[in-house]
Amino acid sequence: MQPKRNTWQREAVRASLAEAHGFVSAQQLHQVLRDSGSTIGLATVYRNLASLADTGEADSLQSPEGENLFRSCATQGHHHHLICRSCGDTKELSATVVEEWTQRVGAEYGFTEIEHVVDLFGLCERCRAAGRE
Amino acid sequence: MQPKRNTWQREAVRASLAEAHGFVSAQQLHQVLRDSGSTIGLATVYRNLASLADTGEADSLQSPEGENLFRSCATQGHHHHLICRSCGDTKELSATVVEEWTQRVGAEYGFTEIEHVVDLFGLCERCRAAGRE
DNA sequence: TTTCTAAATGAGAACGAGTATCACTATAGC
DNA sequence: GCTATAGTGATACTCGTTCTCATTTAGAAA
Repeated sequence: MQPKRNTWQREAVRASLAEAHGFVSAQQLHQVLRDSGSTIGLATVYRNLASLADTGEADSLQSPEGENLFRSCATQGHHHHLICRSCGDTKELSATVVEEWTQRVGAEYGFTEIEHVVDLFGLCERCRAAGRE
Repeated sequence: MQPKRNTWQREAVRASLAEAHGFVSAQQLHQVLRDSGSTIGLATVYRNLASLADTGEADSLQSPEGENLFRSCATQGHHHHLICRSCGDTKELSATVVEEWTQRVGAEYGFTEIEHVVDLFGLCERCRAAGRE
């Protein structure tokens, strides 16, 4: 649900999320905020991230480890992600091919109300060059 | 890692997994086994599911709630799933289109070692007919 | 068959992400 | 400024999963 009041905490979460390069977890964001002197609480970070995701201001996805990750959302509408598993840097992808395939396969098996999870994890050029993994 | 010994516990997990119709959680499987009189431990169920997934005998995926789900694997090799969100019934899909797209997009952005998560959730014909959701 | 040893197990403790609770704080409308 | 209540924050809690470690046991060797 949309919040009815603006608080500095909500603004801090929004700002901190915008500064992050890729997807970050609530815990990471909380740590960054605390490290920079904020007294914001963990629960508040969770609450605000959830509501930002709810309004479409932020994207959220599950990491392979099952953690919820958030990102300040650049592109409007449905899209997918290509995420560097080392530095978290993210490209937003539109994927007509995938959408079409999704619908076709769903229909073929008589499934309706298809939702799809399509995310790519890889190693970006910079991280590969730096020998990270 | 592959286990070096065969135990009745491992066999029980394998059998119970094969009997389940769709994806099940470790906890569910443990409950089923205990209910049928087994004294198997929860940790053992987790261990064996993980190793079955490791050897390719079982498929695993994350539910939208972040739980790890497992399924006795019918098809060899890489494939995706179309899962009924009501009854858990699952179709295995091969998706050359998606694999190609994955590689192309990865290369385009200079990403390497691309892993992809592609799973479809929908409502199967039977469940739709039954008015479930 | 008996013996031996490390792999595997099981009970429960520990862990970590996320949620709920609830007294307190501070925003926004008056 | 005053007030009602949305929002906050410390912390307790839930729940899935992993770890620990004493005990059991598969399977090789004698």
